[in-house]
Amino acid sequence: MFKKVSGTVNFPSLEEEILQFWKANRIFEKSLAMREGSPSFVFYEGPPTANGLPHIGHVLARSYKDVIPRYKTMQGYYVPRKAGWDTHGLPVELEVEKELGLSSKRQIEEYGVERFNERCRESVFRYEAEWRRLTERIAFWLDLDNPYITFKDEYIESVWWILRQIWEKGLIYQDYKVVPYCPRCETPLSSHEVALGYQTVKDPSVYVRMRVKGQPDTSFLVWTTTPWTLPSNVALAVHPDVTYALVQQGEEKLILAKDLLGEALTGPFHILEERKGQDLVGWEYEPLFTFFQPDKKGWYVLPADFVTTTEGTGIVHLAPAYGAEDMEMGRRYDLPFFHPVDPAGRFSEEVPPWKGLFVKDADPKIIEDLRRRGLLYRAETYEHTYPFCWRCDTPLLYYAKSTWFIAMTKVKDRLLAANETINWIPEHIKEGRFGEWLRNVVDWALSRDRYWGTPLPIWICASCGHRHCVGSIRELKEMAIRMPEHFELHRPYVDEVVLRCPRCGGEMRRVPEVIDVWFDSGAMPVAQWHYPFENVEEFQKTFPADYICEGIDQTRGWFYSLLAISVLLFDQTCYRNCISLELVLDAQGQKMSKSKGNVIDPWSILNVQGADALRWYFFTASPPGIPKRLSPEAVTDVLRRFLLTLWNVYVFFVTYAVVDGFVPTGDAPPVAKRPLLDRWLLSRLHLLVQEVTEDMDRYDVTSAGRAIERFVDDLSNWYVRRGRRRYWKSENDQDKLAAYYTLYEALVTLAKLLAPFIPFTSEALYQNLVRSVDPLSPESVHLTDFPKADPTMINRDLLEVMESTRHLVSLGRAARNRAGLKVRQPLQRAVVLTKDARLLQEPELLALISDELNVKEVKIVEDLTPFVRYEIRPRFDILGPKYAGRLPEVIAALRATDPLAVTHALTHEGRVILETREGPVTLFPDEVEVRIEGREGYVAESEGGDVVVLQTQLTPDLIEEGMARELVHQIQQLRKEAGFEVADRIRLFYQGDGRVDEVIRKHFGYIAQETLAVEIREGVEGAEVTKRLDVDGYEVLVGVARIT
RNA sequence: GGGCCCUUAGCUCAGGUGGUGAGAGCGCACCCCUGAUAAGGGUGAGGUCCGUGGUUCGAGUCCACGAGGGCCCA
Repeated sequence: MFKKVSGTVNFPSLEEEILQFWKANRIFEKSLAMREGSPSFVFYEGPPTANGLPHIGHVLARSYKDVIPRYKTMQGYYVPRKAGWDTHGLPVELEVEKELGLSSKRQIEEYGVERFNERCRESVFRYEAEWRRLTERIAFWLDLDNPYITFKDEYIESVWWILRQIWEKGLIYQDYKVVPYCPRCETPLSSHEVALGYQTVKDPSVYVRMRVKGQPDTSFLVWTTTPWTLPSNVALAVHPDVTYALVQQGEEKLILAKDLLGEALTGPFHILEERKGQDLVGWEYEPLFTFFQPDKKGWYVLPADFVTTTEGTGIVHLAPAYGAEDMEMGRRYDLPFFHPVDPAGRFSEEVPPWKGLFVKDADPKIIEDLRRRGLLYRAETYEHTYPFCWRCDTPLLYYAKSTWFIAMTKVKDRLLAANETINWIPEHIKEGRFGEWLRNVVDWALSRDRYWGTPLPIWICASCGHRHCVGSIRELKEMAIRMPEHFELHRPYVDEVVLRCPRCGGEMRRVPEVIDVWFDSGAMPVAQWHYPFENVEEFQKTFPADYICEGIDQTRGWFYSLLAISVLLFDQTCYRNCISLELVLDAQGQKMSKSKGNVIDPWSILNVQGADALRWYFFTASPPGIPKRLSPEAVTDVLRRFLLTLWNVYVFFVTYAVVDGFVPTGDAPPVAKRPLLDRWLLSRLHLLVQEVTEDMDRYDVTSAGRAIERFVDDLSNWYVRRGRRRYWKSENDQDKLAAYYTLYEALVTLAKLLAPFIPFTSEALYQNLVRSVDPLSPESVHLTDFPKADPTMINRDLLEVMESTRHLVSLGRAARNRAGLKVRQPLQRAVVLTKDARLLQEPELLALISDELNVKEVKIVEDLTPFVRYEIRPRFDILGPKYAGRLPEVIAALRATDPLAVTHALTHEGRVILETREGPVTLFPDEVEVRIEGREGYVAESEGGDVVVLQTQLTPDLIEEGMARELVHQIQQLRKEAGFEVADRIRLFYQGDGRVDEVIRKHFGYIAQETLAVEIREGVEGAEVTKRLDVDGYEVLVGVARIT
């Protein structure tokens, strides 16, 4: 027997109970064990860093990460879900620095790298408990007890192995390169890290005079937004094909691109001369500063294609130490090189006036200096986007720096080929954002001049300079001359390992760098198994992944590092399907941020609306690639519209099943023998199962969810509404049994369909609907198989004809509304014209229409002429292709003809011939649409070939019937006001004017039946409650008394 | 400056391959129902489909240009 369920449900507390149930009965573990040996479906968890709190965006990602594995498990796959933690890198070091009050690398080294790294190791699991609490609360099933952890020696050893493979392919190299560099962290950043930190800022925008040598009144006008690079200027670049102008302005002459005269110059000027950039090449100019003595020729004009005339002056200043293009020009033309900035971003003693000053802070002083010396033409501020350190928010500098690289440009084609094999959701990511990124791939700046990270396993011989990349701990030990007592694969311990040079026998020492933390996470397909040192089979079985899912910000992060490493190692992708999620925004569409104060705490929703409501919102509000605007109201809306509707149907079913003692353990009536409404619902249900399966197989979670929403709406607002009386009638007949079984099957199937999406509510339904009556059934809905659609149950005819019926009902209601005739007032007749001839075959549908519209009879006719007038409209979709350019003419002819005649001809002859200037044209019935208006005494509504005409005339009998229904309605209200139970029998009293009395006497039986009155008496003596009622303008005093 | 995405009702979103009174839910107004009831249903009002050109007999849909927003890259 089912447990009675309350209509008022508190989802959060329901969810807490179910969490207890899952935990106590180890349901997650069982869901895995059950599928062991079945085909695998591989999911990779992108590792978060647990030194920060999880936010609402993580809830979105974790919901999406969860729904697919749950679905696949129910489809029969074995889906292990190993958790992972990203534990290295700058974010961690930064937290620790803050705690310890350190602010530079020097201070870290004074504090001690050993102690510092120990603190890092401790800090990375600071919020692990909070991550676990949230992960569990939102029902993200993940094996949190056996995670991969990137700081473990086993993990690092695998990473070393990977690096060794890449090294052997000759793809790791060291070079001076201008790299984005964080002066606070004192380390270069990789391009994908740079991509994480662009901000809009105001920088200086200065126009500087560089005086042409020997012509003190003539200057090149040069524009820059980084004045601090000017002391390092060694050359100028112009585009050889651009036209430059020499202009006179006051006493001086200026040279700049002709196209930029208007923007760059202030005040009046006139052009003296024009020439191509090519002609300026070789011109020399006076250095702005004289801080260093060049060893090579500098300060002259060079040609370069990268010069543009979109902003500035068309003349670019070159400082090889501070720009990638500058560096390349410096190499090509052998320019002097001047790099007077220290690792912390401060001017060195080579620039005495600003020594020790952070370069950006020196900008105003440099501008002032130029102004004083008359070299400044203009200085303003300029708003643009500029990269900042993604963790510490310091503006990055572009620096020439010795760095280790992986030559990604050499495998670009392989990256692109691998990308072709990935199914991206949304699809445009493949060729769009990700494809663009890969097409513009640059070499991976791998090394970091930091402490807490995977050490770069490269040792260099002090004697012969030989370099060796170590690929395992064993190899390290074999080659070691000296090992520290305590040993692990971190600094400072590895730094103390000295190796014997295999070439000359000399001593090899490790390079000081650690590697980019993104390499760690990208290595997880291999390193999570400590492959190839262990678990060879596990690795092979779980490579590549079938499914990964993260935020779109990981396009250049984890999505890239995963693909990069797997292409470098195996020349293929390591993930086949990838859902890339857009951001969660606030209700106004603004990005959530602490500074704006618009951050939504996940718990504020989980504790009020619950996890299922939030999950459902995330799945259905918009597709994964479209940003989600989140607000508590929006989640409440989902709760009411979907979850509560579902819950109400469930409560309805259980309530009556308990009253009737229904248990679904006997023989269900054969579907073919069930009433039409049941067969319709089952068709609808199996079609739904089919749709949801197809959608989920395509990873289209949103469409699947929306399809279920539509079904639940139909279930509640059509099937249950239409079928209510079948459950509460007193006979226990076949019809009632069919009703119970059908609704039961629908609810149980829904519980399973919904299990991946809303694991809690579906579990609650399942436990009561299935487990309570069948002890042999699986212990949890999550241990069941996903429903399979039975195509033989899908009767498309029936689905369509029900649609027609509902459409006719809707038209009839619209007609009633327009005529001002409430549904309680019975009408004699509805006349229906429909193209759907199948309707005639189904008396149950006609009965349904008459019931919904409260009419005595529904008459289906082929000719509406007695009831309506016509208007003819052309069907452009059919006539368009047929007549093309002649269409306007045909339409004119149609409009010029009498509609009734056209209708008549179409109905009786099957066509109508119209006269046009170019001769006769024949139209057929399906080429026009007939619009309709009711004649006197009728009201009509029509749409798409369906017409419903209501006869509006009321007879005295109809009016009395209407009054009887009105009376019943009001008596029911009175029963409720009197506090009676729905099943209480009553004695009914009345006393009124003759009109109502008459109605009561006439409709005695009907009124008694509807109000559960066993007796109706004139006079109110003995009534518990009385009330004066107004029934369509007639007064009556009514009383009720409960019979005990 | 470039790339990708977005712009449809007050709000959140649907609108394969172009077909002519543009849809849903929420909100609003009016009405209905009342044995799922601190629920439910119906009807209606509400839209320059971001703009401008173009292709076409016909454009929310295709093309071009432009505007605004978001993300990303220079």
